[in-house]
Amino acid sequence: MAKETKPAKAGAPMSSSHRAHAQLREQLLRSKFLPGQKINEVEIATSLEISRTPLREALNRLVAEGLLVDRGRGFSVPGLEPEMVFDLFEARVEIECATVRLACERAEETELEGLSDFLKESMAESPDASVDRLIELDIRFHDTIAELARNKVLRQTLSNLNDRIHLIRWIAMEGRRERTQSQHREILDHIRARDTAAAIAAMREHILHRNEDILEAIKAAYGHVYTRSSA
Amino acid sequence: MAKETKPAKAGAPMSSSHRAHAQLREQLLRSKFLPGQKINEVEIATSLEISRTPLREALNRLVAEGLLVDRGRGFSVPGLEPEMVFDLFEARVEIECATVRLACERAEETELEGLSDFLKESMAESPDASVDRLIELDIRFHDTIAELARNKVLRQTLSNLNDRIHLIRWIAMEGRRERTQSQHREILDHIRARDTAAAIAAMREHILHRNEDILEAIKAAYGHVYTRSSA
DNA sequence: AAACGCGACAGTGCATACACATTGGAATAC
DNA sequence: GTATTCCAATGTGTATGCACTGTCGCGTTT
Repeated sequence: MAKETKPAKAGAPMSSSHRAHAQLREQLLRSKFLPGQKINEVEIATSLEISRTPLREALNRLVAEGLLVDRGRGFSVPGLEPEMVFDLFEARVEIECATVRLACERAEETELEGLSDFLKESMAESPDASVDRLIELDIRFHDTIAELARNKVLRQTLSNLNDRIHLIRWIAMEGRRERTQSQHREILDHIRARDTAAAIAAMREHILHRNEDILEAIKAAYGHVYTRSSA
Repeated sequence: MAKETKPAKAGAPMSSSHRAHAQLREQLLRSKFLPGQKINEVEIATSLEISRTPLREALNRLVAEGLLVDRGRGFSVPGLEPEMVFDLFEARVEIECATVRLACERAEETELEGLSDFLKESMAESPDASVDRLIELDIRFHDTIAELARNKVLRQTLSNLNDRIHLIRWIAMEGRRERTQSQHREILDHIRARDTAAAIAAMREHILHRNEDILEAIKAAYGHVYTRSSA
């Protein structure tokens, strides 16, 4: 399950701009660039060993995805403006709830069993897994639900929103390991019981939704990012 | 001397790639290109009187927005695959309902009054307005609700979804003029009464949601588009 | 006549070059 | 010492050229 959404050949030699897009997305998720930082095209082009032309094509895609912003002259990493982060989390809640509802209607028993097995395995390795690994598992759980909702647009939208709040989720994951796991279990159980209302309620509770909590995560994110950069 | 801030927003002299993006989006919404059609870069670059470099940057943004697709070698207009259109409408329903709910909680009385006035004016000019004009009014109504929901991400997402189903909406608008208007009125009245459940229900009913209806609109769209192209 | 081959063409993907804007700093004036 | 002006350096936005690849037409072969 949770196959990647690339129907193209696996190790096929993709174009430079596609590779650049994928690599930059990865680096942005990993906070290689700081919020608000300006993007130096020649520097990145050099580091990726390509020219500026395909690089700029990738940058333009990232802008359309909200992973970069276009400031008339040059690109930069979006800042962590609280209002925007609030909006992103709120939008995520709405879409996650929609996918949960649809998954309740459409998921097959065997698929839910598979997801249950996945959760069991996740819980086994959870205690001593890295935060990166935990996030990976978390994303996989939510993406699988979106897959079971049978709506590619919602799934894609959700994936994009998650990209844009990756850092904050990363920060907030610390100290919520067991809580996250048990909530996942609860959500899944409600889906398996086809209790749509309960599943939605659990999902709504599961996602960071209190603005104070989000704000705290934002502050922690700043701390994390700057100590890391100065280290 | 301290100069005032630059006109970064309005009709400022935007870059070629930005202009190209705006113009192409417009042309795509107006179905200047047929579903599935391949994009010839030199031809379009010539027609827009720019070179291929900024054009390709615009094309890449449009791909990220789902208004074009990237087929390994070259770009093309997305086809009207029913599954994708179903997904788009379904996603739209979910997000519209989310914005209606939020608008119910957050909109101020004066704002709702303004929207009511807008509807009244729309109804006045409705009987003999062009379909283009009707769509414009329709979009404005829904976008205003999204604005009242106070969530830029949801609003932006909605705008993008609406772009992607613009043709189908255009087709389906014919013969639904009064129905659309009265449903808008109904939705707004529920919002003003802060009756969230009723507002959501009305919105859900308002948006094209039966797959048979959508399929019919798709067929009509093909007819529309091909007769128009051969004319 | 059909199949094959091949050469010219069309069209994309990328690198490079250039024009222009912005910025930082040094030199100079006050 | 501060302010100002000018120039160099930096960096973006766009045009152009080139290489490569897929395609189509036409002639050759059997």
